Amino acid sequence: MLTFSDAEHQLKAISEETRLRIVSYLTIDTLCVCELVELLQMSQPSISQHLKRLKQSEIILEERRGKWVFYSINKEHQLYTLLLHLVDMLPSPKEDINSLASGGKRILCE
Amino acid sequence: MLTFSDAEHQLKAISEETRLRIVSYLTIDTLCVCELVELLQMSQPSISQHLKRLKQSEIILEERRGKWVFYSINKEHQLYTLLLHLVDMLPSPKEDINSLASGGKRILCE
DNA sequence: TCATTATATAAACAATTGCTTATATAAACA
DNA sequence: TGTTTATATAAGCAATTGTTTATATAATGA
Repeated sequence: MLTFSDAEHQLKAISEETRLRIVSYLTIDTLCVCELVELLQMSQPSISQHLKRLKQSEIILEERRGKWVFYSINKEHQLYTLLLHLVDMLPSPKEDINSLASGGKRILCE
Repeated sequence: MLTFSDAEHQLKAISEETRLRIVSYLTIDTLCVCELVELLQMSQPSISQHLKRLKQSEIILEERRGKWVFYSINKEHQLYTLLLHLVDMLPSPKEDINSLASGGKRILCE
């Protein structure tokens, strides 16, 4: 169960094109900030601010690994299933992530 | 299929507490503006502007009957199923509508 | 036709948003 | 320790949002 106010804040967190794209990417794989900057072709501060918003709503999770900070979808989030249905209605982000890999820009730090 | 931009605009239309309440009410029944004013205890211009926004997003439909303008959920809307799932997570609006009826404030113009 | 009721629209305003530029912090490495 | 790389944060600013008050429009009925 959600209050109307909670629902408003959660929905606002995803009601923005860049944040929708981020959520869409993260349903495919965990990504770090610099990968998202590359994918979205936007400034790093702008991306970081969107990530902060999504993190505060607990829609995504943060994890530092060395120099990098990785973000992933929070599968425990109350709206996770709804989010998946929504992402299904959007253009697939898979090609973008694949071309990131073929461009040699994936970060692999294990 | 939706573009990211479309998704942004559709989501923004419902990412507001008053509009979420309106949508929630309209999943139960068709209502006119004055009924929504009574239910939501907000000014008529404010309600009308929220209704306009929802109508422009085609989430709700408008129909004039005499003096009154009635609004209903658009079951053909691309996000209708998603909306129903969302509304299911919110407090039930049924009691509110019932007390409107018992308060003698339902508009019945057929 | 005039008054009333229901609704829409417009103008004004404070609050929020999302960007930019500049700077701070944090980890890695020479 | 100093430098580089990755990321976060802060300040400034234009655009959008949601309210209020005031006014316009639309239908009804005396």
